Order: sequence, then C-alpha cells, then structure tokens
Amino acid sequence: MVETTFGKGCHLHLIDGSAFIFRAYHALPPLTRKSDGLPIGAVAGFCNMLHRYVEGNTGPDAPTHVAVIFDKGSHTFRNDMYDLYKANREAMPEDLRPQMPLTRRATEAFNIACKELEGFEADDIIATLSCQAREAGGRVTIISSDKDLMQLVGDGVEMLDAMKNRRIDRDGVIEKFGVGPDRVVDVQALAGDSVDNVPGAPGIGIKTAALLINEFGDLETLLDRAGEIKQPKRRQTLIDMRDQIELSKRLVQLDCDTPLDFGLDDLEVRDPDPDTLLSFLAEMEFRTLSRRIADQLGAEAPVIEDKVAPPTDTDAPEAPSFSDATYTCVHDAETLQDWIDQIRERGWVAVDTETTGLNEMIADLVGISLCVEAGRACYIPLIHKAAATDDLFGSDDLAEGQMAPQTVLNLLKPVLEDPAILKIGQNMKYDAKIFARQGIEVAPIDDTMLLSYAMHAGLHNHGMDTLSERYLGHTPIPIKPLLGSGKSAITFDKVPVDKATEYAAEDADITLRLWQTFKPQLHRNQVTTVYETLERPLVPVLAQMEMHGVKIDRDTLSRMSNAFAQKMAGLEAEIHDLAGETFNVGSPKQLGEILFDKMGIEGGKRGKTGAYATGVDVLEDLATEHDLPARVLDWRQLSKLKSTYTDALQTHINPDTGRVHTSYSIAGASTGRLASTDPNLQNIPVRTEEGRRIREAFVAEPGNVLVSLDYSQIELRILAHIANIPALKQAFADGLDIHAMTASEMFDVPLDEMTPDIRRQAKAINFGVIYGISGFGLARNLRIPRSQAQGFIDRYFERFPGIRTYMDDTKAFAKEHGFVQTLFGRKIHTPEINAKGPRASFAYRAAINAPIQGTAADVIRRAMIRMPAAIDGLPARMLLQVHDELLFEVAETAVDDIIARARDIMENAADPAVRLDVKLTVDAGQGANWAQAH
DNA sequence: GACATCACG
DNA sequence: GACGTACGTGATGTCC
Repeated sequence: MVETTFGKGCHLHLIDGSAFIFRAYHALPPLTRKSDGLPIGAVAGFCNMLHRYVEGNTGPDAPTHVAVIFDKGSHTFRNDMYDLYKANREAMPEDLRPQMPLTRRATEAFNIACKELEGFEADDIIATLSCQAREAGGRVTIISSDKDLMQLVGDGVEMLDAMKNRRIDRDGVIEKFGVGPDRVVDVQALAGDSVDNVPGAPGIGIKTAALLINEFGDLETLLDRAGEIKQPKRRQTLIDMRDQIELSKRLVQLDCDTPLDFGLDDLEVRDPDPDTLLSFLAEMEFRTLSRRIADQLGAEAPVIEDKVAPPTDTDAPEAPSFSDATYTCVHDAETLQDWIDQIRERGWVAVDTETTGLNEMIADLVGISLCVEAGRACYIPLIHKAAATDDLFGSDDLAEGQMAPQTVLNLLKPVLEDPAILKIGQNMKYDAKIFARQGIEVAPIDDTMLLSYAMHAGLHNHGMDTLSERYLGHTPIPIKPLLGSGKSAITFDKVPVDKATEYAAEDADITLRLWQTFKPQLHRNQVTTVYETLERPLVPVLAQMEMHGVKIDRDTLSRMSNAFAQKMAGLEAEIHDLAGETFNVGSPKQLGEILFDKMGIEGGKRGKTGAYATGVDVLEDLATEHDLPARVLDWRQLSKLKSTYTDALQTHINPDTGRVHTSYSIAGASTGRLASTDPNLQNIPVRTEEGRRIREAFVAEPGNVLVSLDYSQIELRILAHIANIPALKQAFADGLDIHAMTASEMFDVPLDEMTPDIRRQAKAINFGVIYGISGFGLARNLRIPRSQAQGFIDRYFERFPGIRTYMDDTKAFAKEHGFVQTLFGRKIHTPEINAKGPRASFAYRAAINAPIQGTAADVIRRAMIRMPAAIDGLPARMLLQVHDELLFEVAETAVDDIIARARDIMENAADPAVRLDVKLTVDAGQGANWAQAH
C-alpha cells in the first residue's frame, strides 16, 4: 500500500453533521421503524443526504479526503468563558435524541470518517482541520451554511451551501458580512448573535459593525480609538461595553488548535463496504434506500422482515423493486376479464387514464392503466395511432391489437361504479371527469394526492413525481422524452404502445404503492377526519361544478377588448409624446430608464436584477408630480384587463358547451384554500369600476339568474373565536361595523363621530393582524411612519390582549410541532419556523395566518360538500367558489328558495364539528350577470 | 424560465 | 436596532 500524504492537489470535504441532522429531521415527517416504533425519520433523511452527497462526488471537485464532524456534549470551553453561551437554544426534540448516535453509525456505515471531540464544537474541529489542510497546500470545502464558519474562508478554503448548492468564497463572505473572512470575527463580536446568545454590542448590527471595522481596520484599533466615533450613543456603547465585546470575540473566534488525535491522512476517501452498509440500512429497515444502494453496488438487497410490533390495518407485502415490476399490455377481452376478476377479489384497484391533453374537458381518452398489487400493472391502449409510415407524418390509422374503446368501457363500467370496490387514483378528479364524459360515474374513490395533502401540506407539493421520489425513492419515467416539447410535441395517442405501456402502467403501480404507504399513516397523523370530511368528498362536488362551467358572453368581452385597445392606443401616443421617444410601455425596464435616467426623476430604486422598480406604489407616488407615470398607470390597468380578461377569457370558451370550465386544484394552496386555473376565475376584477364591468360578461342562461352568496368578514369572525376576543365577539353579535368598532376602541372616537379615514386605518390594522402584523408592513400599507404604525399595533394589543396571546401561542406551537392547525384539525406544516433570519419571520407570519385562512377554507369546503344534497331537486347549479363566495345559476322561479337553503348551509357549515362563538353571516345578491349578483 | 407586475380573497 | 416584511393564490408580458 502506498503511503499518501495530504498536500497539494488534495481536496478535503468537511461536512457539518449537525446541520445535516437538523435539516433531515425537519424535512421529513416523523417516521418510525416498523418493527418497534423507534423514531427514525432524521436518520433516514441523514442517510439519504449522505447517499446523495456520495453520488454527487464526481468530476474535478470530488474530494480526496472527507469527514463528517459532529458536536459532542453541550458543555464546551465557551461555556467556561460565558455561562449563557447558547443558553437560549431550545431543547432537542424528544424523538430526535435517540437518533443522534444512529447518525454516527450511519456515517461509519458509509465508511466516511466521523469525528467529534468532548468539550469542543464541531466548528472548532472544522477550523483546525481547515487550517491544517490549508498549511499543507490543499483545498478545503466546508459543507455547511453556518455563518460562523465564514471566518475560515480564503486561501483555498470555500464553503458549500448544500441546500442551495451555492459555493461561498471570499466574495460571498464580503457580501454577507461587509468585510473579508479575516475580519468576520470582529464584526460578529460587535453584532453579537441572538441564536448562539453571543451578546455583542447593544444597538449594533452587522451593517454598522462592518462600517466601523472598515473605518478603523480591526476591532482592537476600534476599541482603542472608540473616543473618535462621532455618534455619541455608539461611542458610549463601545467604551462601556468593551469587556463584553472582547468576550464576544473570544466566543465567536474558532479554535484552530483543537487537540485532535488523528490527522488529515486518516480522512482519505474510502469506498463503503457493501456488507456493513447494507446491514446497517437493513437494521434501520430502510427498504427503498437499501434496495437502491444494493443495486448500485451490484449486491443483493438485504431481506427486511416485515414484522410489525403494533398491528396496523394494511396487508402490504414487501413490494418488488420497480426494476422487477411486470407491466403488461391488454389486447383482448379475456385478459381484461382476468384483471377485473383480480380487482373484484381484492376490492380495490389503482386507476390512471392517459389522454391527449391536460384539459380534461377537451382531452380524449387514449388508454387506461390498472394496478392491483405493487409491481404488477397493466395498460389498456384504446386509440393509439399506428407508427408513422414515413418520417414526416404520423398515421391516422389505429395501431393494431387494441380493443374497441366501447368494449373496454362496457367491461370496466360495472367495476368503476361498484360501491364495493375502491378506486385509487392520483388526482382522481381528473380521471373521474374523463370517465364522466364516457358516461361512467367513478365511485368510491381514494386519492393519493389528497392523502398526502392531508398529512404533508406545507412540506412539499403533492404531484406524483414528488411523492414517488420522496416516499418510494423512485423517479418515475419522465413524460417529456415520450411527448417531446414545444412545437414538435406529440399527443399521447402517438406514443408507441410498448413505450406507453411502460409509462402508464408504472403510474398506476406508483399510485398503488403510494396508497399503501399513506393510507395506514393517516390515523397516525390524526388527519383521518380531515381527509374523510374535507378532502375526499369535495372531489365529486368540484368535478360537477367544473363540468357544468359558467356561461360567458363572448360579444360583451369582444366589445370591451376593442374599447380597451382604442383607449390604450391613445394613451400610448400620449406617453410617447411625454417621453419624447417611442418605447415599449409594457416593459418595466424601458419605462424605468425613461423615468429615472432620461427624465431624471429622483428617487428611483433598483430591484435585485438592477432594473428600476416601477410597481404601482412607485408610479402612484410619481403621479402626483408628473403626467407620464399617471398615464402609464391608466395604460397598465387597461392592458391587464384586456390581456388577462377580455382577450384571454374568450379563448377559454369551450366550443362544445359554449361555457368556460375552470379547474380547481384541491391540493395547491397550503392553507386549504382552493386555487382556480385555466382560467383563474377567482381573480376576476371587482375593485375598480372599469374592471368590475368584466363581470357583466358572466351571465345566466335565459330564464335563469346568477345568485351570489358570500360570507361576511369570515376571517375576522374566526379570529375573534380562535383568539377569544370578547370585544370582537360582542361586536359581531350586535351586528356592528367591525372596522368602525375597532377604530372607536383604538382611537377613543365615539361611533357617531367616526370618519372614513380613521375607519380605513382600523380596517388596515384588522387585516394586518390576520396576516401576522409587522410595524413595517402596516406602515407601508397606510403610508405612515413606521413608529406611528408600531404605536397602532401596540395600542391594538393593549385593547385586545387575546391577539397577542394567540400569536405567541401559535408561534410556540409551530416551533414545537412543526405545524399549525385549523379548528377542524387540518395541519399546515411550517418547516422554516426554526430557521434563522428572515425565513423564520416569513414562516412566523404564515403560521399566524394559516389557522385563520385555513379555518375559513374548511368552513366553505364543508358548505360546498353539503350543498348538492341541500339543493337537490331544485333547478339550480353551483358554479364557482371564490374563497368566501359561492356563485349559483338558478331558475328565476327558485331564487328565493335557493338563497334560503344555501344561506342556511353556509351559515351553519361549521356545525356540528365546531361550535363557533361567533355566528357566521352570509350576504346574498342576484342578477342577470355576476356584476349585478355580487 | 426568471422576474416584475397586478388581478382576486 | 439588524435580517427584509404584510397572508394566500394565478396569468401575463418582457427579456435573456
């Protein structure tokens, strides 16, 4: 064996182990080992990350040496200097503690050096090794995003933020700290660090600290010459706090002389030993990962017993790997009958449809795939085209070996409609609508997308690719190579049947496996009721609404488009005239240059791309002094209305039905709200008179009217209930104007002396509270000084102390559990709540808002689910949902009846699951079009 | 495909 | 007094 010595040409990777663990812990749901319930989620995530890391180690940046560095014990030499060091750290979560030693074992199993040292932080070991490697002439990459490590950067040492895949070099450090790596400790000593509880100098942040250090050169000089600082407050702080600042510096200064009992040469990259690694993974019962790694190492996957300590209600046998799956193509009735027999035997089937497009109101059914057992699925092609006879044109002839579509549908219909057989799908609303157009009412259903949504909202999206990747460790066959992209893209019926079979059958296979994974987890996550009462029953309701569509009058839109075009042309000429040159008014970039460079208007602010900001706020300010921005604002409004509404809506009118069919995504918004797409009918203009007229194009069929019912102040009512604010509850009970009441309470103005302006401010505050209020945000919204806004907020909390409590409690709950909940038990995960910096503030405000917005979303979902039965037999259809509004199309004779029944359902939608302290009230309107009904 | 802008609750 | 801020969405046009 050749002795190698670390030196020039060597590349050392140092992985911050704790960072990996915490990221893994927060990224994954609380998984447990099947056989004994040992919490194992963080270890699983840690192993996945290590595996991904090892896989990515190719090319010129590949390391020659590597180690994972961990913290050991909570008491370090820094605690001897300062007993409050890291004193505000939250305790380690209970279910993470037992996983810590396992992450060490995992590292060893991957045959990666695993280092820790009692009394020292991982950062010190990383510092020591970095220094040694640098002196030996080698290169170092520190895999971490901890800013404390930035002092080590330079002379061949870089950091790599694995999350963002971003390298941080000297320039990156300067960007973050305003000084080079050698002065980072000086800045940190002054700025302190609330996360590690390093005191620093009160009143000085990173910006100020960098300014001072750059002026004086280094911390010692600064402290010696502190008397020269101009700002009196700052000068005094530095003089008074000298000891504390010097202590802070010793706290943040990493130790490059940690006594290590190993050397760089001990960290050489080694291949893992397959037996050791696989037996560890088997012990942890990581089925997917061990299968995958076994494949890559060319070894046999270990057998993992499927014994379960607490019995669960699934009987999923160990699934074969995807590479061993059998996917067959069904060509004849006997084979299909065989599959149907198997479905009847089991009582369930995973179904997936392939079609010619994504719009289920237009797309044709191309084929159907079925799966009854993980690893065994079939595809039934229906209208695939024969292979092209030449290279230019596809054939119009059908490919051979396909059963007649009607024969297949006739055989499947009894199964798909059988109430005793569960149909499992991923985004079942899509497939249900495709089948509905073939006269098949699919029921009952389960939906893996919605199962995931109930359990994982806020963690990730719920598309099949994401779910398969995350929960099955398998990347599905991508559709892109099959269909191509851009102009040359083909539809699925042009895909050769053999390729289509592989793709389509796999989708059904994945869906079944996801279902087998998710279904038993539902009750463990305590979201069974959410799934059963708020998600699953909504599917047929939305499918009906979408298929029915809303009538839109093309002529009205077309006339408006023309009128807008004329007005825009006039404005454009005026704008060019004012600018003294022609330019593209629709280009913010060009507009910014005209305003701030050519015309020389002061106060232009550049965004992150370097272009001037020209948003509506900016232009409104400029419009008080200048004509051009005022014209641009008018032009922009018209342009928006024309392109997004009057033009685009016309293209969405379905030629068969003459109506517009939106599609609601049930699992799109994390809070439980629906989202409307293709087209979005939840953002039709209403706030301006000109925009509102677009709603005149939404009309009822002859003899019918549109009826709109909307919840009045539902989010504030829910806030009053959740935060338990007696004054707000009383105001709602008395039917008061809630914003006026707030204003009166806050500003001590009697209700009968209320002015519109005071009320407007109170209204902004009320909304601010729902959004997780901040002084800055309120100040910007009301265009008042920040100090005044903060004063409003303080006063609000004083008058309604329950709000403060609600916000604090919600934050604490989110920090502890990683999610918040609606009144109906819907969970919204907040993985970033324990992050550092601005991301945490974002997560905090979202966590405040989610239970309120989410509860309102749950309420209207409940109303919608009950609505079909409530209006059954009446000549009325529910058409649209806009978060707190439902729009109906109703025969003129039934209007009063519908309003009464729908209102009753909506106002009592929370019952009986939740008894609200505040009653919900619903306003109703009716008319020939949506503008009148609203 | 990212970004800026703007429509809604 | 420092991160950079209102919460949740989708569609459009520009520009690279």
